[in-house]
This record gives sequence, C-alpha cells and structure tokens, in this order.
Amino acid sequence: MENRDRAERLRGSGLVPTAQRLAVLSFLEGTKSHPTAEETYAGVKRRFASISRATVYNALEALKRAGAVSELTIAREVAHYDAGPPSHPHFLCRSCGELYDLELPCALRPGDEVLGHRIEAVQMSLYGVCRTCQDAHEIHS
Amino acid sequence: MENRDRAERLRGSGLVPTAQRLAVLSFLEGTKSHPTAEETYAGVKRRFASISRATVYNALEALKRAGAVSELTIAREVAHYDAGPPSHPHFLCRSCGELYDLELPCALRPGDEVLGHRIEAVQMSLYGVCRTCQDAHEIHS
DNA sequence: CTAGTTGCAAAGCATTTGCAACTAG
DNA sequence: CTAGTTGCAAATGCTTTGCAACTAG
Repeated sequence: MENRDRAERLRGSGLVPTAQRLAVLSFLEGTKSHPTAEETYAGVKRRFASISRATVYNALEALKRAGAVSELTIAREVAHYDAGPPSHPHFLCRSCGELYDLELPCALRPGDEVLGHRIEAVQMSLYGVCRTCQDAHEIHS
Repeated sequence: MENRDRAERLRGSGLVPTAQRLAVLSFLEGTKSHPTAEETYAGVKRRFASISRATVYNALEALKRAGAVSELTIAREVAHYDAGPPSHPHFLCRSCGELYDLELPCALRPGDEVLGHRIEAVQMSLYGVCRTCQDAHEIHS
C-alpha cells in the first residue's frame, strides 16, 4: 500500500491527495516510458473508469506544482510526464520517436542561480538519431 | 543587401531561397526576442502582406532543416524560433514570461555522441524566476 | 459554509493538411 | 514537363475553460 506514502507526500506539498491524483501518480511511477497527458488519461482510465480528461490534466498540473512529476517539453506537439528523478537529460530520436532517459548528471540543478535568475527546473533535451536506428540504417546500406 | 548572402546560404543547404523564406529569415535575424510562429507570421506580414500562415510555418520548417534557425521547445504551448548561434541555454521566467538567452557554453554540442546516440541538436532549458521579478518582489515585501 | 475538486462538453489555439494555382529550371 | 512552393480554408489535436455537482474540513 504505497499509496499511503504518496498521500503523505502530496499532503506535505499542500495538495489534497484525492483518489484521482493518486491514480495518476501511481500510473506515472509505474511506467518507464514518458507518457503524454493523453496516454496518462487512457492508462489511468483503465483502472479508474470514471476519471475525466480535465481531471487528469488538473492532476498533472498539481503534481507538477508539488514536484512529484516533471513535465518534459522535449517534443513540440505534446507534453510528456516523468515521475523519475528530476533533471536528467533526455534524448529524442527523430527517426523512431523513442524518448530515452540518459543517466548523466546535469551541471545545473534546481536551486542554483545563474546571472541572478533563480532556477527551479532544468531540462536538457538532446535530439538526433539513436543508436538502434543508426545500426538499422547500416544494415540496409 | 545581405539577402544575397542569405540566398547563398539557403541554396547551399539545398533550399530554394524564395522571397518568402528570405523574409522570414531576415525577420528572425533582425530580432533578439524569440518570436513564436504566430509572431513571426505577424511580423513578416507587415513587410510582405501577401504571405500566408502556412507559408510561414513551411518556411520555419525548411529553415530549421537547413540549420539557419533553431526551434525552442522551452514553452509547452508554442514553439519559439531563434536565428542566433545554436546550443546556448535559455531561461524562461514563470513570473513575467520573459525568455532569456544565457551566454554560457553547453557541455554537449551537436555532433557529439552520447551512449551511442548521435546528437544533432541540444536544448538546455531553465525555468524559474528571473532576477528582475525577484527584485520586484523584494520591493513589495 | 467555504474552498478545493471533479466530470462533462464546448471552446481555444497552435499547427497541419488538402488542394488548386503558380514558378523555376 | 516536373518538382517544389505558395496561399487559402478547413481540419486536427492537445489543452483549457465554464460551470454545476460533489466533498472535506
């Protein structure tokens, strides 16, 4: 019953830990992909049939505020959400569309200050062709 | 008549240097802000009244392909465009919405390889409260 | 009560698409 | 001719909003 912990965490951030929010958070923590808001809606709806789209969007916003999830703006069309540790770089392959987590430290971190600006979140986004797609291409050539 | 140079540059990248594309490129090079596609459309339309929205979007896409401009996905809702040197970090203030260029070197650069993935573009996005807004807030407290 | 949340449907808006007309080679 | 571009209007699709009903304290 990890939900106890989740509820505590949210309460600690000043958020009412509603069933809907816990369902969203639990869904995001249970996946290693980086679901979009729509994917999150679809995924959560499977276990929580009555949840509405607006509520999922609200929950994502609230969880983001609470620091429980982070929003990736690496792709132009849609936001992706990540419940993992914040501030690691991401890599988006333009060939297959796969979104990778890179386990590298980032030079800048939330809490740092740059030129007087207070940093609360950092996103390092890398774009290119992933290893797998490069290999696949070699085979065909 | 810098447009000669621009045209050459585009041709070199395999792009037909149409008047519309040159107008878009020239507009972006002439501003230090980071216009959205809509702002670019509005700005270019002032000098090139007949240009259409779709053409501006097409041109931005083409210029991006050619490496003449880069697209910032720092904000969720809209793409911003930058004709400046690629790969410097950007800072978005959540209080005033201002988008700052940070004149810092980035550890990773296009052409590098990370874990086998070939990097073609890098975006370092920082979010928080800018110096100006922090100062303004202090005054009120 | 009061403030915060939910669910629904409708609206908003940035971006894309279909397509016919145009242009450069 | 042929491929690439343009301009227009309509469509798409993610996200937000308005609002009434519900809930916790």
